[in-house]
Amino acid sequence: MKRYSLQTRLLFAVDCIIFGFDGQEMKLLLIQRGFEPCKGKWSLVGGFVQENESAEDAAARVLKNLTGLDGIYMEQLHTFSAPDRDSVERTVSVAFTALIDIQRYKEQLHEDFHPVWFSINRHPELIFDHKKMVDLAKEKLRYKAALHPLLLELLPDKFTIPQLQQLYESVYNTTFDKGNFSRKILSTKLLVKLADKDKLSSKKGAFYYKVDRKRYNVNFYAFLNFVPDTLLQRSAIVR
Amino acid sequence: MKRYSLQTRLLFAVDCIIFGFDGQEMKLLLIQRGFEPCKGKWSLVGGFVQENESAEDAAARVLKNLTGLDGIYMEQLHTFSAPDRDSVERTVSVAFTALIDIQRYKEQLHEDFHPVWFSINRHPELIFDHKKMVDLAKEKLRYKAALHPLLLELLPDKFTIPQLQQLYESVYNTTFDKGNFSRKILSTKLLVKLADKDKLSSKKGAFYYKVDRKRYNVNFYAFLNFVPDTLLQRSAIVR
DNA sequence: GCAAAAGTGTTAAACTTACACCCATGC
DNA sequence: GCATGGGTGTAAGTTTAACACTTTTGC
Repeated sequence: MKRYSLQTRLLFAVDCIIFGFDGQEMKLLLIQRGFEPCKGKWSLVGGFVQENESAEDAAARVLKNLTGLDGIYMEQLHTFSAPDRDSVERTVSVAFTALIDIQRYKEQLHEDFHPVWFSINRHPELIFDHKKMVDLAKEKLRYKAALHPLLLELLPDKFTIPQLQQLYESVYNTTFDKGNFSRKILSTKLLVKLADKDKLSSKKGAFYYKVDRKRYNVNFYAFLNFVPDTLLQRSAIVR
Repeated sequence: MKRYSLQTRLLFAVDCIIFGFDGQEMKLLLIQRGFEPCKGKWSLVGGFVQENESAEDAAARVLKNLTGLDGIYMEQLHTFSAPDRDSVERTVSVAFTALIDIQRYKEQLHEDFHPVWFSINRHPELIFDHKKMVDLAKEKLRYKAALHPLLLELLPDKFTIPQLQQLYESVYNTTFDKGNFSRKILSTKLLVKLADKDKLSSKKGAFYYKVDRKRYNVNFYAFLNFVPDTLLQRSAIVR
């Protein structure tokens, strides 16, 4: 039972699995550690939780430092607590998944940060249990994106349906019928058609769309309405 | 960035949201704290993580102590780390959801444990942020049970389709058409029909079924095949 | 004009839903 | 024999999936 005085106290950290999409494929943001141990090895972006912040606060702070961006999509993934996961000292780490619009991302100057985008399928070896974290994040992304529109977080403010399709195809490593894909996405009513077209990737050009943020927030959990939404309150389900 | 020596070290605990089903409605197992602070107040079952165990180990140990049972369905729910969540000393807690067959459960003797099953909808006030944990666990259970057959974990080895339907109806606080419910469950091929009937709740009697454990493990994530299962590898997705 | 990508139309198949109906049995 | 819950049948409505077809425009 709980007896406070006798208990061990541990280090408590956060690590962020940061996904981006460059228009072609999914990317993962990694840094080269600037200090020992494992200096020079590749690692997730992370840091220790400070005295007056929660793990969520710490992860947001780390992301803000790295990207200069606020309001990034972020959710708790899993907590890793194997006694030997950190070779220096026992450390528990809460892993977070973050989705960012790669075009809005600007690398901030920081002596310790040397972040690089890697393809999600070909990245260097990672320290500690960071590969486990990345693998789990990839699984959860695929799972969740099949049910909810969170991949929209990865696109710029203006995007086309074919670009969105390219993103889905990259996440699921498959192809979709463009007609059916477009109708399915549009049927969610989450997108607003804009007046102008992207003419870079075709002669005809594809209309730009933007996310209807209001509907997005309200309908996030109803997206592919797998269950009559009278049953699952759409407001607040599983972070 | 990470500099180990300067960091605060924190207490690290687990708390278990233990769900059971008594044939009528969903229950939640709570204990009355046997020590200060908040002695006598109701609380989730929990404990501190020891030096040589992970949070998962700790949660399994706590459950084993309480119920005498091994191999209980358990999954990480969320980590709670608000700086002021524990009034005594800053403590980070990993919450776990556990599903147990209430009939297999036997209260173990333990000076500190006074566990009681409460209706999931009418339970006493809880200490710290335990209500938040319970609410989140309920949401996630409803979410996940709509997609995967995990409610089977709550039933005894032998059960009838109407009993399973009662369980689903209790979780979603609704009613289902019995014909459609039975066909949908059976279409998963996760159940094996037994030779004998339960005659307690009807004159005709309802056939007993048991879980086909092999199919259950293989098809857990494919259950209500919301996405063509060629897309979501069914083997390992989201704990 | 033609190639290439965007987008629409169409249809068969599959699945869902509601509800009527039959079944087995204890009283 | 009839009330009760278990279980099957069935048809209308909806959704999905495959793919043919039309549109637009740069070259």
